[in-house]
Amino acid sequence: MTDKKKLVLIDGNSITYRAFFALPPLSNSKGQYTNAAYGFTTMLLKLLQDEQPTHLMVAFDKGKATVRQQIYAEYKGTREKTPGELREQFPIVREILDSFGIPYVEVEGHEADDIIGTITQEAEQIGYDSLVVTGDKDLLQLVSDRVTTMLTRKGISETEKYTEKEIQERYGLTPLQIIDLKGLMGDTSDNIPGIPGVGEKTALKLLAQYPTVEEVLAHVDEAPGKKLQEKLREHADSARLSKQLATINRAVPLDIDFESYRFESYDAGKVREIFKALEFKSLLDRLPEGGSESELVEQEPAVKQEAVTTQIIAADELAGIIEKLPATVGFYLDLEGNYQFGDLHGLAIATQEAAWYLPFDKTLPAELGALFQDQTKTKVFYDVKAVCTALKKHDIDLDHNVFCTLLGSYLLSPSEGTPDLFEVIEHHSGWRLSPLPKGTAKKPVEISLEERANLAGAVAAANVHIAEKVGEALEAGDLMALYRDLELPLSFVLADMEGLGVRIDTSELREIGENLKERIEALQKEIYELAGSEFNLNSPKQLGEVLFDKLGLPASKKTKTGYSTSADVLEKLAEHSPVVQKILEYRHLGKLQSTYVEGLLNAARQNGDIFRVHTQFNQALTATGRLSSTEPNLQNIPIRTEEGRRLRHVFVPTDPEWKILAADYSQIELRILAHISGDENMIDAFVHDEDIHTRTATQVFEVTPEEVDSNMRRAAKAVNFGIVYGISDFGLSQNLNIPRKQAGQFIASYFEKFPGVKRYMEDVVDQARRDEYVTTLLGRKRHLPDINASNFNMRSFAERTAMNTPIQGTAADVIKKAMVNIHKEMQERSLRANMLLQVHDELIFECPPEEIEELKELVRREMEQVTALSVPLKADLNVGDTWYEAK
DNA sequence: ACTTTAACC
DNA sequence: CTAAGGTTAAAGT
Repeated sequence: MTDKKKLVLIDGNSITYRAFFALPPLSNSKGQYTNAAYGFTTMLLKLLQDEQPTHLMVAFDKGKATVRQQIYAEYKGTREKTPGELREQFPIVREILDSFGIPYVEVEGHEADDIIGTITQEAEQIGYDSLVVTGDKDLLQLVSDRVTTMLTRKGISETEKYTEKEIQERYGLTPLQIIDLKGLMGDTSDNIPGIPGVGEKTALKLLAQYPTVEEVLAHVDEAPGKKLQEKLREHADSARLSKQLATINRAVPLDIDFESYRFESYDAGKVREIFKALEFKSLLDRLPEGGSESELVEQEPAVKQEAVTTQIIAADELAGIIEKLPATVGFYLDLEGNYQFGDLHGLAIATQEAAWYLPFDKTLPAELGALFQDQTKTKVFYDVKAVCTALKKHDIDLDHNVFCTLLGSYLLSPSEGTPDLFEVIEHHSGWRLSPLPKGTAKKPVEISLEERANLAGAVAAANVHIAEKVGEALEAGDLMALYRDLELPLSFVLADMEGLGVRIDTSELREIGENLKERIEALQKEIYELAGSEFNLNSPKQLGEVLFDKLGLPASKKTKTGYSTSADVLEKLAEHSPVVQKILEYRHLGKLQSTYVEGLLNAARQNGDIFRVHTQFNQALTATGRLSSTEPNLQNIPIRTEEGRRLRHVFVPTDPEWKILAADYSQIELRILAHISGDENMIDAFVHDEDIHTRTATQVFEVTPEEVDSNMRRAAKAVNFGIVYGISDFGLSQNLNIPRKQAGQFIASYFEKFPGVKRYMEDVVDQARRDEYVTTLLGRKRHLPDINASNFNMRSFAERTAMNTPIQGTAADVIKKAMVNIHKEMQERSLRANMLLQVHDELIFECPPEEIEELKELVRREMEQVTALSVPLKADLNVGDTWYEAK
């Protein structure tokens, strides 16, 4: 075994600069420029691969180079200001380095060269070999028998290593003479003057004669040519100054800890995550990983929470343990897969110091009821709704004195999506716990009960710990009321809805499926005939080739991978060929068949001869505060076309005598906009309960209500939508299929007529720029760090988000609050009716006929009176035997 | 695993 | 020159 140490030192600024100018201005889908970070990373991966460093560090410039600036105020004076597109990539580079665990060093007032010079000097003394990686020739001066400098050439993809030998061959100089070379010839990029008119050639000639600037200047008379002699005399001081500027300071005050530069392994998961976020797809494969490529191995979770040992218990020991539990108890429900239908393995119960694990034998022991219904204890879960729904299946109710770390964490940063339990734990406690291994149907996990218990116990204990932290963070962010009074109570409402499910008429569904199947097959045949060949109609690639290459139709839009065949493209093509209309119809029916008929049949669960679907509402996912629905998604059941709408016939009440009640808010987002903007014109429209799109049309097109035709109303509707979304003339022009200029005029006249809305849009963006977040009526927050980005795309996106989120998010707040209130009142009145679904602005109930009137009255009142705005809220209610008929 | 398309509000 | 808010699912590559 050799203990040879190899230290690689990267000149962070130089390599990032080089990469930026060498690569085209790549940006990812978020509009972040990433070319420099990408180039830097390519270089880093190459170094890891080729050089196999034992030690690695990166140096960055920090602040003004004070020493050089004092000597020479114009130092780097001609340099253009770093472009924003580059500046914003330095933090990305640092993030990448962090993910690899590679340290970077910066010292106020010093440049990266000086840091590298200082470290290599020290490294030499303790017997390390160093490789300096840079694009800056100045650093050749550091070369010795222990220091090699690698220079980038032509962009960054090619590099060249310089030892003393190569410097001799290339320049005929020793490494230290590089300073003299620069002293004579200067450096335009750093605004180092040197001797005017002396370039590399002359300088080398001079240095061949006399080895240093000082010697050259002492023997000016011997320089070739009168002119040159004159210049040397005239600019002798400049040469000395230039040499001084070019000399790397190898004594930067700096704590050098070579141990911290040691590079053995890195957290591949972390790096992957960052690469994915940055969209460095091609680099994912190039990560050095285990095996022959390198000795790098994925890091094991470093810290386990070893303070907690988990004791495996039986149900009859439970009572004894409950007695000893403190006021706050953490839980982890250990289950496989879906919380509604997956297998339950067991339950971990924990305090901050101790944990118990109760394995289940298929069913939950009834003794648990005592614990879950103990009002005196605060029960901490990661996902209360999941636990509550799972318990419901086993006829155990959960008391409401609970804390949900999932929901709390989500409210703290809703743009991040569903918080990962293990990330939340690490964030708040520093503990890096291992997730419980997930098995698949094919390959169940092999894990001992002891191990399972220990992992689950640690999570439960950690959850107690983080509950406190999350609670504090909610208080600090003014989010506690939103959490306590809205989201947490809603969790129980949603658990009821999920647990109950919605009845599906599967025979009706199958009939619809049969009908669709026939028509799809017929359409397919017709399309193949019209196209003259058979191909996979579901493949956009093959369809594009047939339409645009074979049939020669005019292709308009392109995607990354080829022709776009999306509906808006096809619609414009319909006049060119009858096949296009058929394809549109095929797509439409195919969508209904695969997503809805087959999807719902697959999701339906049978109980006796009744089929039900139990969606899961994700309450901790969207950036705006809306819910989402999965497995199956019941928030996107077709309605727009009659063909699709028919599917709503299959959603029926549990009892055929019962009814479906659908209650939807009328124009809730625009009403909220009217309220928060205070626009008098808009408020007036809603106070008089006018048709808002028609009203908008009269204003924008300056006509009387009678003169508004369907086209004008459609355009006005699109403008209203655009306003809610955070408008741009381009977006509106796309939507209405009109020239951008015209769309711009629509927007301008809209803002003229609704000046309050215009003011709101400006104000909310200003406020967002100050706070870097926006809020809704009930205090929900969404962080917008990009609102001050220099990148146009990122900033614009954040601005539109700033305009939209308070509207969409307040609408979400309002309906959620109505749900909690309605659910409460239904319970108080012991109604048999059930709340079934929420679809963003509508609520669906099933209801026995004798309760219909009472329920309608209750629902309307709670929905419309849930909060007092400066405009009335309006709910439209409809009753029918199926969801379809409740229209 | 990502891309395209399409369903909803 | 950039370029519409929030989602989920299926199918293809």
